[in-house]
Amino acid sequence: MFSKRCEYAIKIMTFIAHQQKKSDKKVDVDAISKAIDSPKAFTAKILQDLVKSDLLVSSRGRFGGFSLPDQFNISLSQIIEAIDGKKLLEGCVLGFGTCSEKNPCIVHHHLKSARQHLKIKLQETNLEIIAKRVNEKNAYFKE
Amino acid sequence: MFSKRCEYAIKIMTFIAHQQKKSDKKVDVDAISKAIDSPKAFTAKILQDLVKSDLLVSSRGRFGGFSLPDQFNISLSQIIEAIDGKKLLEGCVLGFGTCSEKNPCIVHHHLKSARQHLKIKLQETNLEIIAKRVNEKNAYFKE
DNA sequence: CTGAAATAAGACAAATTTGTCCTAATATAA
DNA sequence: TTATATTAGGACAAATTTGTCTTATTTCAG
Repeated sequence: MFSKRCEYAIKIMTFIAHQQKKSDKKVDVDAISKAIDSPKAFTAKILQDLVKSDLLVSSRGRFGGFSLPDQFNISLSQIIEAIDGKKLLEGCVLGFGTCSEKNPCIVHHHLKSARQHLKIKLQETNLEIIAKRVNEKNAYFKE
Repeated sequence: MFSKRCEYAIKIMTFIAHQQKKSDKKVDVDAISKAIDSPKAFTAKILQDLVKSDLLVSSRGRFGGFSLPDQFNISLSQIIEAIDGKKLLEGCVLGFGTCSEKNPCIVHHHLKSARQHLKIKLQETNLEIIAKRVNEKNAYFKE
């Protein structure tokens, strides 16, 4: 459903949100990749993309790291779009560039409601909610 | 959402169902790949997989080709599972092998209903329904 | 029986995604 | 100012997915 990069991105963002609930300190790549069990250099690349998409703020140098932008609650759909683009939520499931409501592909209408439902859930679910759940339920970032 | 192979597989199956509504003749790789605008040799590979999964019957030799198994209505979820496996519909969205109802990942519950909805739609939508739509609406297999 | 037309299958090639490594740039403490 | 710890970025490498090519096997018409 999601690319590996996107899976990591969701874990990254959730972990940072979780950490920032506990303290205002920035979080660095090393801490993130250890916490979510992801390859460090690859994680750094994904972090760069998240910064470019303004879903994270980075600061370089000593005691640098990554943090959430101020007053900015981020949804899963924003993360997915930043990493995998609009394809999952907007693109044709059969890959047709020309598929639309008026010119639907053979399965368009059959999956429309399910995709809409998914889209709404991904928009509704934001880091605030997830981080709260993490605190309450002690959910995990790695296996 | 789906792999390229899976996109092709859905088009392949739908096209064969559509053709068989018109005549009982088998359909060959060449006709299929032209109709759905897919690379012929790659299409042949996917057809082999569909045969192995018993979603198609093949016959070799002259006047050979592919046809749907008798009295067997096939759903999108069967096609997807045959090609991409159970990952999309059953696997954890974050890729955790240990994610389950009792031991959910950080987003498990938030996406549960949407994934369930999608699963049901993919189970409900079968070749009979799609082929009917193709006849009525003159939907397309390629751009 | 033979030739032609079809699927089956394995090896290969190209493209994309995933992941690594090295160096540059930057910021801070001492 | 300098050493150190951090992100940024580019080039590279490995793995996976996508796609191709060639040969074997099968079937049927003639």
